[in-house]
Amino acid sequence: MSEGLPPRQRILAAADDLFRRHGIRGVGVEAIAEAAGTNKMTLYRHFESKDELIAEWMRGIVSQKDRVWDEMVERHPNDPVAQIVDWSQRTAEALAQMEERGSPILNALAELPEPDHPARKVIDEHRAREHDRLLILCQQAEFPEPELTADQCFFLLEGAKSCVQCIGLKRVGEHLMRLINSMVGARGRELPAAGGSPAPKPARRTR
Amino acid sequence: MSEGLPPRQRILAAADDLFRRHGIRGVGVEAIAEAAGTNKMTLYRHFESKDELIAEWMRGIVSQKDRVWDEMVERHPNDPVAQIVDWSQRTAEALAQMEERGSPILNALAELPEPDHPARKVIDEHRAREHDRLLILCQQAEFPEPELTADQCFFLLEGAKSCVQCIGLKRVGEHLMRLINSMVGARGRELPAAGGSPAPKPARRTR
DNA sequence: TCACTATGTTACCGACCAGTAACATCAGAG
DNA sequence: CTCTGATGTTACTGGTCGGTAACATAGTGA
Repeated sequence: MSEGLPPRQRILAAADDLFRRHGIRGVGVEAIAEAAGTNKMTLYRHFESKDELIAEWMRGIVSQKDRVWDEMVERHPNDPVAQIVDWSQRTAEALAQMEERGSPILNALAELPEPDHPARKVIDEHRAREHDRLLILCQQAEFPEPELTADQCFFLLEGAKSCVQCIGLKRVGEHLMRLINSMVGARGRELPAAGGSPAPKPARRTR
Repeated sequence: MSEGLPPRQRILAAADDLFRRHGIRGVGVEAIAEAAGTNKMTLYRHFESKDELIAEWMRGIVSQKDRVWDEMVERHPNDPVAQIVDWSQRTAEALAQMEERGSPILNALAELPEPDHPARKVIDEHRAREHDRLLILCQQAEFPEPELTADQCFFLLEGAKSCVQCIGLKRVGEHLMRLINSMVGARGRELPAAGGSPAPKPARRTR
């Protein structure tokens, strides 16, 4: 799998696999080192503590998601609605990775109650960034209530992530995309009647 | 707080408090017993293991939620839409309890990777039951695509639960209710255009 | 008073785990 | 070849934690 790589990356790959499957607290550093084809000492030569390893793992996951987002932006320039839809599509596809154990980000959040854990900062910033980008897109799309629509997308996405364990993957992905599409008005550019402002404008393509 | 109660209930109350605040793995049985004003031995005389204590704690939470649901049904007989709305309202209010640490159910799910953990069965059954009841209500309300609408409600609710940590409680609760209302058509009895079946019927009051 | 039951107290075991020390090995650069 | 830096190996520490044994205490009902 990751044979030729330097030990640091093998360790991160092994940690990714084990943390996803057994949770953070459920995996010891020894097991990670062994799965990486190395040992505890080299692990500690590359990461100053298990907590730092966790944080670095999270940074990898988060930066990968950010990269996806950037791709979406450059794939649909000046079309915020298409960006939202496409990004949601990617997120829906990513659900497949987490059918058994749920989102590693949400799980990490649950497994790390200490608010000053180094990985917590990574997660919190990432979620804030993601929500901000969504809000900006909703504003660019000139939805009548961008905060509301952004929250709605966010709730749906996060809800799908935490339901993929208990409902089947296929149905979650399908329903999620239909809901996102209808909400964001990809088909007809209408907002679902929300709150009481049923005045959908055609989305103007900004930026 | 729970002074006069028998030790078993004091233990459960202490576990509830500590598990919510510090997570399951983050709290030892000794700490629970001490917080309950007793000791480890009596704890083990009432619960055969920590895992069983966790499961019993979950049973308590789940049965409380089931009770809320039953209340809703008898409060709005023959009006499935009102039941959905009212139940969502209760759920939104329950968000306040979990602003800092999120939903104890979702957290437990993340902290218990072993699929055969006794608490897992409790959680899985509860979520399935909740989704089923929602689906039945959507069918009774004669929404054109009851599965879709039920999933939408479910995603929104679960999403709100997992976002209450990163977005403010007040906004989450408000937006959640506005979305549920608009979706379920409490005001006007229309479904948001979903999927492609824009044929909302007035909900017939069943049962 | 006696006996029974629930609870408190202390001490302990065994397992696991994060992290470190000391030393051996091996590869490449000069 | 030799020096050097990165890696492997082994063994260890200190701490935590789930779970148990053995004994002491207190209340209760007959």
